[in-house]
Amino acid sequence: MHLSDTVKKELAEIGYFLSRLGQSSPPPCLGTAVWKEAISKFYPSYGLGRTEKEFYNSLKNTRDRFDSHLKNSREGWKDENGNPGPLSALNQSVLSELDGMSDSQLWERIRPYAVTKLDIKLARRKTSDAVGQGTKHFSSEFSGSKSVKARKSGQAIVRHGSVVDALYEFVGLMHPEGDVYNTQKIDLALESGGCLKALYEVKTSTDTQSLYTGVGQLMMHAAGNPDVCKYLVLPEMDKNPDLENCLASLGVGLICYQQLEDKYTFVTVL
DNA sequence: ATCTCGAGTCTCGGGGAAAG
DNA sequence: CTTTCCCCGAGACTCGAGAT
Repeated sequence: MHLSDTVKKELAEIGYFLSRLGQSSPPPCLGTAVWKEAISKFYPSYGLGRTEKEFYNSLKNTRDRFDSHLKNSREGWKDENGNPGPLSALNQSVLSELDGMSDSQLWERIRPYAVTKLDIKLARRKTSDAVGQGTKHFSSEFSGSKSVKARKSGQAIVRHGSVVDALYEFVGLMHPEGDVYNTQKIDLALESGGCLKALYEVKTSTDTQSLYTGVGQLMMHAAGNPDVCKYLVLPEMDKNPDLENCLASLGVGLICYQQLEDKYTFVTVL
């Protein structure tokens, strides 16, 4: 499991955030009183092939390493003299960088990393419903070996959480009769009358790797249920007829988003 | 009585430095 | 160059408390 430096740093920042704003219960801004669920809000963006459990253990550990350096209800790691345990260079730099921030500044920074709309209980229920309807691989892991390619682009996934949350609102408005939800593995799903209608996969980059994996995820998650619409959600880009034709012949729709300040607008292209 | 959650500790493997 | 050593991080494990 090799993570890129940016991803490592963002995960360290999340750990710091959880340690600092999470007292006896998780940071209130995440909208849950349970740690498991709080941590899972970061899973859609940062899971990167790990299982939920692996991700949970790892992120919780990251949080715990900061505990002895911050004031909260947990003890944290201490050395034999009871002093705060040493931090890795990365964690130390995150600590000094974020320590000066106010709580709200800190949340502003972390906000785009999280899919706050993800409700883990609902997600589990919906997942088993979808599997019951024949979408057999709705929640599958597909992870044979545990190697995750490091990303070269610095801002590959930073905004993923924000985009997914905004898309949630958008799809909800477009389909007021429908029921919109996230799952751990699928960025967004729409159902209507108890039937799964559409899947949405959000990518924050338009490089070929993102396109391949996005289409692959849509195909595999929808397998066994041909009536489900599939949408790839990409940042705004130049008109690309080749890509559009290709997606059209695969039966994959395309939605582009544009960011204005902290708002996102979505345009259905295909 | 059982399940769930959280705190804290332990282990293993990778990577790089140091020694041969 | 090759082998050994050591550090560190990812993640699993244990235990206890509280909820159901």
